[in-house]
Amino acid sequence: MTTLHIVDDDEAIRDALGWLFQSRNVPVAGWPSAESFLESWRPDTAGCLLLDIRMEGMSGLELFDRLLSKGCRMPVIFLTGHGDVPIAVGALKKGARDFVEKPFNDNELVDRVIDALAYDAEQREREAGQAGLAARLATLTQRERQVMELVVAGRLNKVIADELGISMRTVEVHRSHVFEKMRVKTAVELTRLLTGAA
Amino acid sequence: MTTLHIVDDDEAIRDALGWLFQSRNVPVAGWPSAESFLESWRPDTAGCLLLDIRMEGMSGLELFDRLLSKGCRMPVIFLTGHGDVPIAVGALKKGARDFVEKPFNDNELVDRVIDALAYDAEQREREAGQAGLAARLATLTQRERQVMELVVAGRLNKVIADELGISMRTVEVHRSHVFEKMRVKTAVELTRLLTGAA
DNA sequence: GCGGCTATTGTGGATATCCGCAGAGTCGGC
DNA sequence: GCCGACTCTGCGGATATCCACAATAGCCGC
Repeated sequence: MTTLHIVDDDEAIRDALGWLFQSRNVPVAGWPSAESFLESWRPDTAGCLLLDIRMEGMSGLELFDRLLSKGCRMPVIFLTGHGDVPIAVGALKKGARDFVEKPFNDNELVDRVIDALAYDAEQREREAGQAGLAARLATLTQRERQVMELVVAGRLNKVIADELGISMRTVEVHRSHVFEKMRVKTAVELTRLLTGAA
Repeated sequence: MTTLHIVDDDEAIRDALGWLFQSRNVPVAGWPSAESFLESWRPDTAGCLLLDIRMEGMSGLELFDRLLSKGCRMPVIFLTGHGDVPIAVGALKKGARDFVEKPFNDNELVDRVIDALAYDAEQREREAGQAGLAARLATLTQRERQVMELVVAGRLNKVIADELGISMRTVEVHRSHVFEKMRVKTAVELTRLLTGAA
């Protein structure tokens, strides 16, 4: 199980939440400010975020925005005692996972956090697969990439040769290099790889 | 442009919204109750829904639930003067497109409705494509379907023949029937069709 | 029973794909 | 200048795919 990151400037609340989650075997990290979390955040930081809205300095919402613009995809659950509807709606539409008002129900919150952690883990697994794919794609040359795109578009070799203004033999060579580098044996497998099929 | 369906038991509000949207060239249909809309709703009802939460009889939220369970995918924008955060969060997490509190900004609401209508139109176009695909799939025989699945899985004809315990020639026949019925010329195109690629 | 649909298989030939062998030109780095 | 890459091309042969022609057989409905 990955970590729940609790960002709240109220130490008492951090402690209370820390106790709650640790008692349910959810690993917790506490952060006293949006700034402190933002600074320590790395693209490979895993888990989920429990974020207070109203804090000294940077607000939870602003932290969320900054994380999004840095490409953070971690699920975020907002926690607030001062939530109003437009804020909640805005946060959810931006992709927040949940928006919970204090006082909250302990069990419910724990369930939502656990769901979010599971979601994050799944997400990261998917991305790991995509990363391997991206690495293999990166080894292709320009020409190989062009040929690959046309192959995946369903064109026959002779058509590809025409469109690129080169001989069929050359297309065949690039094609076989693509297959080798992408570790597939047929055009169909390649198509499935790139279109993200099962 | 398809229709905006306004469901509100307050005739004055329906009229006011009707004027607002008609002045922006958005076709409007008004419904005095959740029940009346629910009764007239059909799976091919297009457009988007502007839904008051608090109404006599069935509430907007309940109408939303019932529509969802009937398979309705129309975008829904909730409109309420009594919204609280948990209700808004719940509605959005169930798939509502937006949740707007009264009093609202006219221009903003119109923009959101127009976005929602465009989204619905796009969605329906996609589904129309899928329906055509489903119709073509339905014309396949058992055997053809089996062969198709193996082809799309990237198997060669000889392997398919082995797995199904039939001759290569028979596989070729089924394969060509599949291509004909699905209106594609190559295995790659077929794969793209079935995996829903661009 | 006859006609239509489905499934099966074969022969033979036209295309397409896969691949090793061979060679050649460009470009950038050591 | 040499070496390594990327690109390009041809030849020939092994496989694979596509397809027309032809035929057998079971099942279902009229």
